[in-house]
Amino acid sequence: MGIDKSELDERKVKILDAIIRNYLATGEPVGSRTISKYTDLNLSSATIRNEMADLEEMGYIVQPHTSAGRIPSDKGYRLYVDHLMEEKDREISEMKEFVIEKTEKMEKVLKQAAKLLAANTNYATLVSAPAYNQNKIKFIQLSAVNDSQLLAVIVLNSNMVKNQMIDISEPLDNETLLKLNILLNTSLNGLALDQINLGTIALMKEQAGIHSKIVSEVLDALVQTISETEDLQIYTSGATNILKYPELSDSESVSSLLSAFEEKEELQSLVTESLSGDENGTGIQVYIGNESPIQTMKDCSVVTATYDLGEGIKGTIGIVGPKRMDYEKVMDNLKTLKSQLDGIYKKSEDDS
Amino acid sequence: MGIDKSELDERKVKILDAIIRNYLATGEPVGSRTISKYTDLNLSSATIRNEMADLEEMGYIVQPHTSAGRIPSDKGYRLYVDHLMEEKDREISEMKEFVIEKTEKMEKVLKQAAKLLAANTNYATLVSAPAYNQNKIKFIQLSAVNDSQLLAVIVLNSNMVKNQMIDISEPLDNETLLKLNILLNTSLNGLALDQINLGTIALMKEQAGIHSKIVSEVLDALVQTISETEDLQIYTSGATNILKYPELSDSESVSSLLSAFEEKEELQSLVTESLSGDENGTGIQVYIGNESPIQTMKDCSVVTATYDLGEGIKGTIGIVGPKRMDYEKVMDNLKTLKSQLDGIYKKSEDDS
DNA sequence: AATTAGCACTCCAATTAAATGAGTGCTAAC
DNA sequence: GTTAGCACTCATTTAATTGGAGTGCTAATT
Repeated sequence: MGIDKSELDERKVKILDAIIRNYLATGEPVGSRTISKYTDLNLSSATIRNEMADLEEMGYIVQPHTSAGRIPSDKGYRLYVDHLMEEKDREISEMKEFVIEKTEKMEKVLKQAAKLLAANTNYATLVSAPAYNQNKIKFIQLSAVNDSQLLAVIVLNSNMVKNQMIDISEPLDNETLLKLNILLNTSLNGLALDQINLGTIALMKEQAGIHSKIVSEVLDALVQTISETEDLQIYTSGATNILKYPELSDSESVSSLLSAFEEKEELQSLVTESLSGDENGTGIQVYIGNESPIQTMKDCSVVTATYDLGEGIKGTIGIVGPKRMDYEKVMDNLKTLKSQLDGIYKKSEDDS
Repeated sequence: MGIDKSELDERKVKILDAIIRNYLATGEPVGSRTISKYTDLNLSSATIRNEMADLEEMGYIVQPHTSAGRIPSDKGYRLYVDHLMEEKDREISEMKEFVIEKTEKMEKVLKQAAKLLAANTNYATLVSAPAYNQNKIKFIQLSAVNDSQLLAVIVLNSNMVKNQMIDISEPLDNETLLKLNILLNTSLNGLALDQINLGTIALMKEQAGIHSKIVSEVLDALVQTISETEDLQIYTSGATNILKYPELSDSESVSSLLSAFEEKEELQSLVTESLSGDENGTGIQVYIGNESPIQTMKDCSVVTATYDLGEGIKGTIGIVGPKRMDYEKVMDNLKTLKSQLDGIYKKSEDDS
C-alpha cells in the first residue's frame, strides 16, 4: 500500500525536522497547520497531514491522542540527534568563567563542574570521579598514629588522596616504619592500581622479611580502600530541576528519579555504560528514552561525555533531562566542560 | 466576655489532646462529633463545639476554612510536645541493628546513621559531622610528594582525617622534614584547633629557625583546610520523603526544600542553631513551623539532637518533616541514635 | 449555669454538563 | 500530486449541581 517505509524523501525530512524543532521550542504537540506556515515548503495543511500520517506510520512521530498534534518518538529524536541537528560551533559564552585552578583538590573541581553544568543547562547533572583502577600511585606513606594504629596515605596520579586506618597487633618502631615506607614506595610507585599482582606482592613480602605480615595488612587495606563501592564518587547537582518538567514530574516516577540522584549508587551503571560506550568521535553519548542504561530514566534523555585525564584515567560527566531537551546546547556544554577537564591533568603534570 | 485566655481547664486540655492525636493519626481536620465519640468525656458534639470555639480563640487550634474541622496551630503543637505527649520508653526495636564498628571511618558511620534514621522514620534526615574547632589534633605529618609539593595529613581526635596539598618554593631534604614533623607534633599535638593562637605560632616559628617560612605555610594550609566552609560536612538521606506529604508537596516550596537538602549549605544554620540550642535536659530540640531557623522550613517541623563525642566535640542529627509528624517516634529514634553516637568515641578511646 | 438538641447556614469537594477549539481523516474537486 | 471542505474526535476549560461534613446560634432541658 504505497509507503516505502525505508525511505524518507527530502520533503518528509524537512517536515520531521520542523516538527521536532517546533516541539522542542514549545513543548506542545504540533499540528499540520503550524508546519504549513512554519516551513518554506508552501504546502497546505492537508498535504502536511498526509505526510505526517506517513511519518507516523514509519514511527518517527506519535500522537498523544486522536485529534492532537504530533510529537517526536524516540526514533524521531534519534534521527534528529544523529543527522538533523546542526552542530553549532557557537561561542563558549557563560562556560568561560569555569576556570579550574590546578592546585584545587579534584573533588572540589568536580563538585563545581556539576554545579556549573546544572546552572547552565537547567537539567540535573552528574560528574563521576575518575576510576581508580587506571590511576597510578604517586606516593604512599605509613605513619604511626599510636601503638595500635597506622595511617596509610595514598596519593594518586590525579592528585586524589585516600586515607586508611590500619589496626596492627604489635607496635612498630620508627626505623622499621621508615624501611616499610621505602619499600612501599619503591615497589608500588608508578603502578596503576590494577597492576598490583601476586608477583609484586610476593616480592614485597620477601623483601619485608619478618614484617611481611604488616605488608599484607597494608595491601589488604589498600585494596579495601580502593574497592569500596562508595568510593566511586559521583557528584550531582540540580536534581530538583527535574521538577520543572511536567512530563517528568507528572508521574510518581519523579520520586524515583530524585532518589536516584540522592542515593548516587544507582547512577553508577550510567557512568559505567558511558565509559565503555562506543565513542562516535565526539566522545559524547546520547541515550534517548528507553535507550538509557537506567530503567528509572526511560522517560528521560541522558547525555554523557567521557573526560580523559590522560593515561586512561577517565571519568564521566552527564546530564539528565526530559526527552524534549535542548540537545544542541547540552552537547555543546558537555563538549566545553569535557575539554576543560581533559586539560587539567596535563597542566598539573607540566608543573610538577 | 467570659473566656479566661490564660487558663486551660482540664477538660479543654483533654479535648485539645484528643484533637491533636486524632489529627496526627488521620491527617484530616477533626470535627466536634468525632471528639464527642473519641473521648471518654461523654459530652455532646454541641458542647465540644463550644469548647473548640474557646480553644480557637486561645490560639491552640485553627480552622482551615469555615465549616471545616479544626487542626492544631503551632501553639497547639507546642503544648502537645511540651506537656501532653507521653515519653514512651518503648523498646528500641528496629534501631537495634544499628551497630557501629569503631574502626569505621567517621564519615561512613554518619552517612549510615542518616540513612537508617530516614528509613526508620520516613522523613528527611540530616547528620552533621562534628565541628572541628573543638576537635583536638591527634597526629600531624608532612610528606614530600615531590620537589614542589608537600602533603599535610592531619588526624583529629574523632579519627577524622584531613589532607592538604601545599606548594612549596624550594625542595626540602628528608632531615629537615623529619625535624619539622617532630616540631609540628610536639607543638600542636593535643591542641584543639581553636587553641592554636599567635603565641603558639610564634614559638613554633622560632624553633623552626630558617624554616619558619614553611611553618607559616603549613599553618596557613591547616587553617584553610579547617575553615573551608564546605568542609562542614552534612550528610542527608531520605529527602524525597518530603514528596510523600501533600501538605508540603502542595506548594512549590517542595522544590526549595529539596534544594536545601541537595545543596547542604543551607542546612548549616540548622546545625549551628541546634548546637547552641538550650538543652532542655534531653538534648533534643523541636522546632515547630515558624520556629525553625530556616525560613524554607516554616511549614515543617524540625527535630534535632546533639550528639557529643566527649570533650566538647559535638555534632547534630535531625529530621525534617511535616508539622503533622509522629513526634514521639521521631524523638525516640533520635534519642536512641544519639546515645549510640555518644558512645562511639569513648569506645575507640578505651581501645587506643 | 452548664449542657444539649435542633436547625439554618457555609463552604469544600466531587460530579456532571456544556462549551471550546485544536487537530485529524477522509473525500471530492482542482 | 495537491488542496479545500467538512464531519468527527477528544482533551481542556468553565459552569452549574449536588452532597455532606461541620459550624454557629438559639432555645429547650437538666
